[in-house]
Amino acid sequence: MLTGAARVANPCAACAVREQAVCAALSPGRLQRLIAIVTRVSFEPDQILFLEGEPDEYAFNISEGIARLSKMLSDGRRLVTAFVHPGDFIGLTPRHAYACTAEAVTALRVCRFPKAGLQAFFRDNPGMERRVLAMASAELWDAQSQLMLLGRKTARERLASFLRNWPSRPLPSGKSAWVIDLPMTRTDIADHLGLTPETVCRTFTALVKEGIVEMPLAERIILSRPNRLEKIAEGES
Amino acid sequence: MLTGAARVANPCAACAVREQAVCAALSPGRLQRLIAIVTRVSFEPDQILFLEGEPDEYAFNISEGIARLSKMLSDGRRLVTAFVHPGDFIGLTPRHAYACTAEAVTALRVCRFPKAGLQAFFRDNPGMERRVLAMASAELWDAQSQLMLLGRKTARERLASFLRNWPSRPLPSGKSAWVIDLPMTRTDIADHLGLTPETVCRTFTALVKEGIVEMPLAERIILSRPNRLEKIAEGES
DNA sequence: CGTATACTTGAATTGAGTCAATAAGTGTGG
DNA sequence: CCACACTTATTGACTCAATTCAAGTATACG
Repeated sequence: MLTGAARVANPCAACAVREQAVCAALSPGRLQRLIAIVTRVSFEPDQILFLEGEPDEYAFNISEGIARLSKMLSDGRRLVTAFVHPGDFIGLTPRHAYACTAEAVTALRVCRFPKAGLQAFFRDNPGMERRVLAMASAELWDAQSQLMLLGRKTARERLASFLRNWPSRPLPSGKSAWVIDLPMTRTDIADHLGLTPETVCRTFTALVKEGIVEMPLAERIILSRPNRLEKIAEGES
Repeated sequence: MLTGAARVANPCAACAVREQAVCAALSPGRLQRLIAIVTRVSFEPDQILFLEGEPDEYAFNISEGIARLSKMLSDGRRLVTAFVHPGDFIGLTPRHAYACTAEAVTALRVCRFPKAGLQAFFRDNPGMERRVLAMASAELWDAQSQLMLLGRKTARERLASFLRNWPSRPLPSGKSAWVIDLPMTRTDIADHLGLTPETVCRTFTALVKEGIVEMPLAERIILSRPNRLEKIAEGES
């Protein structure tokens, strides 16, 4: 089931997202109190963190890897509501159940918080609750952009928006070109953009033919003309 | 510009949403401190509360009436991200600007909070911040349902979902039938569901022909067969 | 290597959009 | 009260972007 679950003296010392995560606001003393309720857990690709509708026993902070959040209709239609990155905090809900399913896309390392303990911890650490509110606001902002994407953008604009928003690093040789790695399948991308995998493929091919992106491998995209891509993403061409 | 803006001794005494709103958590004494920074404002239909991209000077709590939140692309394509009801709290953002435009659909009465004062107030009243976080979580839940709607549902399923979610009251004479009033235009509904007004019309007509709803007036819908509507909304027929 | 899975491309189909016309309200001023 | 202008809602005919269905191709893995 779980690949690993462990408690160590100070698991946060080596944490790569210590500065961005919900726990960033905490003093060393309070961090120790948080560590007392947290469990570090690992997941392999496609393993499930939690299921839509299931009682919301835990919240999670992503340390390493990418996960996907998704919802399904009874006939199997799926929507990937978001891809989740290191530093993101998931599993918070206003009901007693999870709003969506969370699965590992890549190998994953997370901090797992029991909801009950977390509520109590919030009461004593308003700074952390403030940070969670800030992250929820940011999620809402992103969700609204995604609503515009799904409701009004064309396939071409959706893929351009997706590529623009995905984390990228500068291409070593190039001037203003960027590289991105896409660890998920075309079906995952399609389900995130409200399209079919076929349409995602065709749209990639079209962008490559126009010289806007390059695709040395299916899972690696080079943004050759980022400004052009940005215009497309915003529906300005 | 503004239809009215006033400060009175205890504007909250007669507030219809006192129990549901963000201020519900406050003791009488703390409520007085909040009243010191709040201004009650009225808007006429189609008046603007704030514009997408504008500096986020104020947050608002809706006391009476319905508002719409929307985003636009440069070529005029619009998406209504949400309709806002009494008790809802809007204008909270993680940036320095509003994520979307807010406009009155019906005549509106709101409480207006300067952001700066609100931040300070939160610091002294963690209970209220907790309540805002709970409301943000609820908004996120709704946004995720709307993502599924826009990404994967058919026109028929979208309209059924919309009618199911809109506040309704029981039909006096009927057994299990419900009445809803739709104060917004077909274009507003279409922009909320990622459709055109023509498709919204045609889909209404189809639901009427099938006896699932009745439409004595364009702005009044009777849900004659709510169970059937629910099934359609969830893609189960 | 053979099998499975993911990706890509082509051809035919279709649900919703576009364009166009008509109907039904709503408000105004003579 | 009626004629007119204006906005919103509805319906019809045609179009098209994206889906569906159907091969093929590439890649990974035991």
